[in-house]
Amino acid sequence: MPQRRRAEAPAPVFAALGDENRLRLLTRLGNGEPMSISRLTAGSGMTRQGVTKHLRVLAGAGLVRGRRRGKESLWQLERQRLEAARRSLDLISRQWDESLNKLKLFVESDHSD
Amino acid sequence: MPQRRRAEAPAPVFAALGDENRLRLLTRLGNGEPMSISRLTAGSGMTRQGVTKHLRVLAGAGLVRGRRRGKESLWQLERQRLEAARRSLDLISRQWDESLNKLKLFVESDHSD
DNA sequence: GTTATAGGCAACCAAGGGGTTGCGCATCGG
DNA sequence: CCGATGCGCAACCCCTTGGTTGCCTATAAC
Repeated sequence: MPQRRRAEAPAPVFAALGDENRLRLLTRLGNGEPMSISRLTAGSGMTRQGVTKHLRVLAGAGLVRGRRRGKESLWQLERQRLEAARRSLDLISRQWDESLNKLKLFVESDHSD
Repeated sequence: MPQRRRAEAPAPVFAALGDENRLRLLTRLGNGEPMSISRLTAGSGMTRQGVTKHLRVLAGAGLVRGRRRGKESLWQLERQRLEAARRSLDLISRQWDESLNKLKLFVESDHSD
């Protein structure tokens, strides 16, 4: 069950992205088709339980969602959270760019005064 | 793609971003002005050593760079790595969008046929 | 039915991470 | 010179995490 959490904090999302295996899972899910756990496990180099754990972490960060269909559980990407993370990065780097520009302008125009 | 040591791997960068305190440090450094450790420590709610550790983690991910000036060490943001992280996220979400679009087109065009 | 497949739960383990304290060293300011 | 300030290093602590194995349940297939 996707519990609703304070979704705005970007740090947990980044933390969830901060693992090679989880990134691989995301890219494998990136083709849009929901995949079962055992299918994700195949060729992943880890145990089914390992994959399950990683999927839960990703789900906890809201990056992924799983549902049960029959005897298998299908997982797919969750769009919004990924874009939210992107916006967070944009925020930082844009803020930083603006400050740099201000600083540059200041230096160039006011330095001789 | 030639896997260049650890520099290009996005996971460590995300891992470095996956901590509230580190994100705060980044945003505080985001005004462009290099800051000393003790200045960063003030109002951060943690010890100087805590700040130092976090700065080292950020530096390890290439997000930040520090140099020594006199008795203090000044730290500032590192632009490129931040944008590299942004590009990584773009990559995932774009790949995903494309797949979704393909799927959508397929569904919409072939559904009635 | 029986068997095979897909997962969940719990325990366990080694390793790393966040955070602290104590101490020592350089540098700045009087 | 002496004291205060700014840091680094190392040790330590506790909690989380990545990953495993073992066992049990539920669904599917025959």
